Amino acid sequence: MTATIKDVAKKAGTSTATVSKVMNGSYSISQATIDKVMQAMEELNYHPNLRAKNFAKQSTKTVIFVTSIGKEAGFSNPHMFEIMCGLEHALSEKGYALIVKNISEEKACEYIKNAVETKQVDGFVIHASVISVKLDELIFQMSIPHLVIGNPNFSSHFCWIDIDNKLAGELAAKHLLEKGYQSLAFIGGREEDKISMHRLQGVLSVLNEHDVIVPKNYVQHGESDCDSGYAMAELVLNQSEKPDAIICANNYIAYGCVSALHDKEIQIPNEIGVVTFDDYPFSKILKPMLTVIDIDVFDMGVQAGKYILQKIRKPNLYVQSYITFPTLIIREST
Amino acid sequence: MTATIKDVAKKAGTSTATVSKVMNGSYSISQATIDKVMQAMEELNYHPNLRAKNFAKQSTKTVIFVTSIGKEAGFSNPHMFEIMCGLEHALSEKGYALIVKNISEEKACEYIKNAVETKQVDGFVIHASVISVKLDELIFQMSIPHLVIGNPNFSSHFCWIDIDNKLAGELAAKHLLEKGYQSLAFIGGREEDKISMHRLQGVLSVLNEHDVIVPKNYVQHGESDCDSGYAMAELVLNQSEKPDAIICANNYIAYGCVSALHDKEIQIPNEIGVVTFDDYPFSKILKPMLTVIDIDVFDMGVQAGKYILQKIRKPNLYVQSYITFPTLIIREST
DNA sequence: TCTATTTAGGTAACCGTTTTCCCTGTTTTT
DNA sequence: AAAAACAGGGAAAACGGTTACCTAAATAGA
Repeated sequence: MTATIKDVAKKAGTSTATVSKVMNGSYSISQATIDKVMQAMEELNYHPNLRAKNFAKQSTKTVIFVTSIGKEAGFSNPHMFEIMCGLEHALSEKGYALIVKNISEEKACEYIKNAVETKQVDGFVIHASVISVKLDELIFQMSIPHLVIGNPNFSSHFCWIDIDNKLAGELAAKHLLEKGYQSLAFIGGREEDKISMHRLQGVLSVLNEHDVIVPKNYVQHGESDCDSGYAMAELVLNQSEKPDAIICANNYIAYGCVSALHDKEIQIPNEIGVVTFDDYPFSKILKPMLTVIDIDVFDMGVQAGKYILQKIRKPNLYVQSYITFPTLIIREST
Repeated sequence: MTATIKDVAKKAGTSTATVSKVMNGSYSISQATIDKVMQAMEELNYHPNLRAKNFAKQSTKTVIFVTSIGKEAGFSNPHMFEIMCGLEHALSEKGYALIVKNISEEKACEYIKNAVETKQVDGFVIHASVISVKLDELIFQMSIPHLVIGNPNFSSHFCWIDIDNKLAGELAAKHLLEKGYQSLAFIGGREEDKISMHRLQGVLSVLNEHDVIVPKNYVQHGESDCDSGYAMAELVLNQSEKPDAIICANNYIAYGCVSALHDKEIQIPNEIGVVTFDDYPFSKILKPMLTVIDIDVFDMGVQAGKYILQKIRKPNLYVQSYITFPTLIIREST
């Protein structure tokens, strides 16, 4: 069997209390005793049982990441894994472990409640895809240390952080104006799609600031997929006055848009510039390679990790904010 | 404070042993006592402390998934998250939790050693991206319950499961032959790339079986990216005798290949058919949509989870096998 | 009816740490 | 020189369960 603290104490000729004190520092122990204990630990190849330690200290040193395997255009969200890695990175720095739980929105409440009641965890990082009003109430009532990744689309008590999509929209618009484009169109997802709408808001606020007027038909809403992107691009291009740049709310829409321009033999970026959001693989592959507003999602995970650790220490901390900032990656399409 | 087993025992007028027995079933307890205990638990809103339980039982009910955030064509591996979700699914069915650890190959050894020594875990699922000869020795010496996802490319003691890429290659070739294509070309990654080479092996074995002769120039190796796919396609197409179908070792190569065919105004699938592997987003988006040999990676995670649980129960179990099977998704390119 | 077996439930040790007290002896202060 | 402060370290309770062992009563078998 592996050595325990008792074995070490016996070998060193001390009590277990002393051994514990040596390990945890900040007690007054003579150098001689420290040496004896250290040597005993060495000889026995002793490693303290972390489970026992956490149990004794009544802490778990664990955070749970609750998420659902979001399918986006039939493909699992490529951001999820990177967010998680960022989270893990921040937590492990402070000796915390990250447990992952993939679960549906309906079952999330029960799971979280149980995990808290059975003392499995110090706090939760919850992806917006699994939140609900019911969960909000639960977390509020039990005052569970938590952080939601993503902006809830209902009023809630949640603490959350999110990508600043409005800022992303602003960046896109500013970039185009700086490049000399003068009349911008926006083709987006549904009007209920918060991400798409925030990006649009950002675009419009910049245009407004620069006194650029946006004709109604230059803003289109549809599905967040390729075909819809194609269709919306056609709508925009069939006007008597064509725009000279198009902002696409996401990569899939952008792909459709580029196809449409291609079919109409319109040159990118000379006749029309194209910008989109998120640096998914095919933004680099497409001809022309797309100029993109990217998000460092790993960093978002890191931020989330730092926050939840703070929250665990000071439970009355409160945050709701756009904390992760988009950056511009200029490629060939502008 | 939350209620403990002692509180329940006191309230029910029994001993803690009895309460424990009621909770864990399979002991002889009278119905009357069971009712008393259950009621006490109810009234106190008692939930057993899982940490204490695991500690007492000397088990952790935890598996760690060790991985490194693999970048593939500069983009994090889209499979990783789904594998992990599959894993989590299988583990949670048996009451196990999944801890994720993102770490570099160099640091993986130390991490795993420490996690074992400090009794944090019952077993490991390790992604092939973090294994090394050193790790092999460590795991062998300490006989740590483990399972590697992916085939190690050196001889080792590891237990592993992997996708059957040879079978995938066979499926691709068979499909093309069935569709009436007669001379197949293969454009792949580097010759050191095991995945690409396995797929090629599968292709060749089927062609051999059907007595189809493959000219040397019909098999090309290059990088696993778009540009290389374009270049290799050109090489294959500039022969005097053109093939009538091309198998691309992955999605990126396929994209380059399709571009090349497009530029040469060769019709897909009429003049030339195209097949590739893995159902990444743009296989559905590309015109024409690509016929693809897909892998259910979620299921691979599930298999891995089931296996590691078995291995934890019976430590002398041993497995090295191709356990996850590819399936054909027919789209427009064949 | 008497013994053997089963059933029901309690006692207390145990899992491996931490931590609170407390004691002893030495040093410092007055 | 007496009192106070302090450094060093041990004893034992605590964390919240499980479980081996034991006893008494109930039941079964003869």
